[in-house]
Amino acid sequence: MATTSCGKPHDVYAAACPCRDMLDLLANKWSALALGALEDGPRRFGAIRAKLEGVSPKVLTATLRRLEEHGLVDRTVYPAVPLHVEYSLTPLGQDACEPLALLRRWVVDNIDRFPGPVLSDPTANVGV
Amino acid sequence: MATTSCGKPHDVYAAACPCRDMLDLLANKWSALALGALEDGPRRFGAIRAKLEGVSPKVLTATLRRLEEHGLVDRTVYPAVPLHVEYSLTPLGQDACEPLALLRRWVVDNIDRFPGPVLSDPTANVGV
DNA sequence: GGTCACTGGTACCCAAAGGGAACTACGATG
DNA sequence: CATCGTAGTTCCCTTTGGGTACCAGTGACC
Repeated sequence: MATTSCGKPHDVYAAACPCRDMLDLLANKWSALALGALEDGPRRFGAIRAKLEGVSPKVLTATLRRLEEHGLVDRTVYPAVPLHVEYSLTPLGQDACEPLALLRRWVVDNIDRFPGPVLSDPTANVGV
Repeated sequence: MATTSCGKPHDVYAAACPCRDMLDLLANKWSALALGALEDGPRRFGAIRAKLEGVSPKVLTATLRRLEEHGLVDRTVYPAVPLHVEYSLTPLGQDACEPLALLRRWVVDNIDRFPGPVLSDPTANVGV
């Protein structure tokens, strides 16, 4: 198992292992969110952008392109009237969603355990 | 569940939710690796540095400090002779390791399914 | 026919982070 | 006195992230 292209066991801790690049790709805020946004089926650029509150179009484009390059998402263009571009998960992308979904869930479930003052943005605050 | 400090359900997709910051912290290559390096018990700076091949001391310091600030790791200084600093996981950090370990494992287990040419660094290559 | 909006971006620019090499402080050791 | 090992820090440069503005193509609207 896992002793292919670099001739030795894959290891995310090895600098030269392609794993490192993959981890860098997946262990990324926008990637984790973007892949999650596609879990429920294909979505259009604008819809993803809306879901990922606060993402700039440039960053979203870059993120999606990177995911596409690495075979995690498919980009389908429907040359219809006001142009229609759909992003969807590849099978590989779907599989990658599992650990990422767990990570997102863990964050949501455990956020309250974190030392608060640093994290809680005073503007986005308590219903007091 | 999860409707505390910001008065509404936590959501990593919400720009203002503290979850976003936490995800940004955890969904990061060096954080994921550093936390993993501490899974088996406390380690010293030099040991972590050695495990995380290719990390520069500056980046490692920044990463560990950030994790410490957020209550994921503890930093203990033993003012012994050639100075001795140990990093260890807090209970929260230990819990955070689980989803991150799954992510690291997923990468290692699935790296071969990725479109290769893009990923395989020509320098770090096959035993040909 | 000119203008508007809607979609899915790109171009430009700046700030922040990443990353490498060198240097510091501390005392022990030779 | 010079050197070593530890745990960083400092400087500098390159890369990346991120925001704003703007563009193209088309149909609808006035």
